[in-house]
Amino acid sequence: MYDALVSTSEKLVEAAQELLWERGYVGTSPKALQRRSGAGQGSMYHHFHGKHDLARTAIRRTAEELRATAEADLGGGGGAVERVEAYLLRERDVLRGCRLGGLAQDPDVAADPELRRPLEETFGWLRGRLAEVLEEGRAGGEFTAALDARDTAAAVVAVVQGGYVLARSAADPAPFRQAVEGLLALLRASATAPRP
Amino acid sequence: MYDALVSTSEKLVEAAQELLWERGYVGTSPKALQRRSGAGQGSMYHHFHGKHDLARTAIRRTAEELRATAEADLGGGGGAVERVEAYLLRERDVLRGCRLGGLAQDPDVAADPELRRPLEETFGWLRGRLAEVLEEGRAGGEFTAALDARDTAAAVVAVVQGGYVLARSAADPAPFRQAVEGLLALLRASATAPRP
DNA sequence: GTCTATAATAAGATAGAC
DNA sequence: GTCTATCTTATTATAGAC
Repeated sequence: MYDALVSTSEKLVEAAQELLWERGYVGTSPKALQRRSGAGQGSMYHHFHGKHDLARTAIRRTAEELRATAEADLGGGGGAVERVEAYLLRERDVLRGCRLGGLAQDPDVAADPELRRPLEETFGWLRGRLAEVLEEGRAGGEFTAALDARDTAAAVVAVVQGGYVLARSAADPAPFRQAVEGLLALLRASATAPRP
Repeated sequence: MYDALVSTSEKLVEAAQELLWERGYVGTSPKALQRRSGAGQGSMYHHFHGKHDLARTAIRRTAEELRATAEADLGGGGGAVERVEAYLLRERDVLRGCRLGGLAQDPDVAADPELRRPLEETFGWLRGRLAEVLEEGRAGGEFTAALDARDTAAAVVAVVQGGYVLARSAADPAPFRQAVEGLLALLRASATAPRP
């Protein structure tokens, strides 16, 4: 609603976010961006320098949103295991893949520091944030003292990103759920085993 | 060497394997395939129906190769932990990503059953093969009896695929290694903890 | 700010000579 | 089997009127 109140520039950015998610950077054309946003040829080049500039803006926006979503899970109450579970078990549109992680495979994104940096920063932050939570849990006796928070955090994020790859390969969300369950079981075992 | 003995058809398939790895399906043009292979315009369309047909052949070839490589690790000697370690710690060109898994993000591959099926079959086989190894280990007392071999197998493959995503996002192989180490630590803890 | 030309280059393939 | 020509449609913009 209030569509008329959404600026052309804003509609272009939102269209770019969608198309980058669906088709990546190399798979998204200026024409497709114009069609999806409803903006004309001239409008797009008035508001942005071109496809690259618009994509840059859209990727940064998506990165901010993803970070906020993750913080909602990780900053909640409960113990470390519960917060990591909240992150891992959050409802996801598994077959569409990660809005940000999917772009890591795009050759033009990987090769361009301006496009790649939001990915680097966001996943770097996410691994750090998960490591904080896990370290809190370790210090509080939730995990065995030997647990390496940073390595474990990387494994948690990797399972999610890899889960998307397996699910999209199979055209079925099941492998994503399996991978998450597999990791959670290991994590829970590592939490309870050393406490008799 | 003996380059003259490699047929044009073969050179086209190998060029397609490389370009699909580097640029995906949507990012690979017929012209690029011709340039990379050294084949002329007419030759490509003589040997294949077009880009789609050539890509289909190349993806199937890559899938076979990936399967053979994985079996070399998983079919070796040693216990379950050692064979899973062999798979996880195998030397990889981390920043280039997985030759097959990267294609899961390509919109045209995901949408086309002919192009997607080799991914589905290969990752399905890989998860099954890892589950066999893990189940062997569980039955042999290497792991806690509660370990779910299929879920754990999915987690193992997901960590590798997600590790590629994190490494490419960071333009640095370190997150891949961390994720693998994080998972291995959990797996080892699950193997030794219940054995006093 | 938006619109309609205009344009050089590439995509993806077909036709037919050699 | 390979080569050159040809074709249609997209890509990625720029120019300038409104």
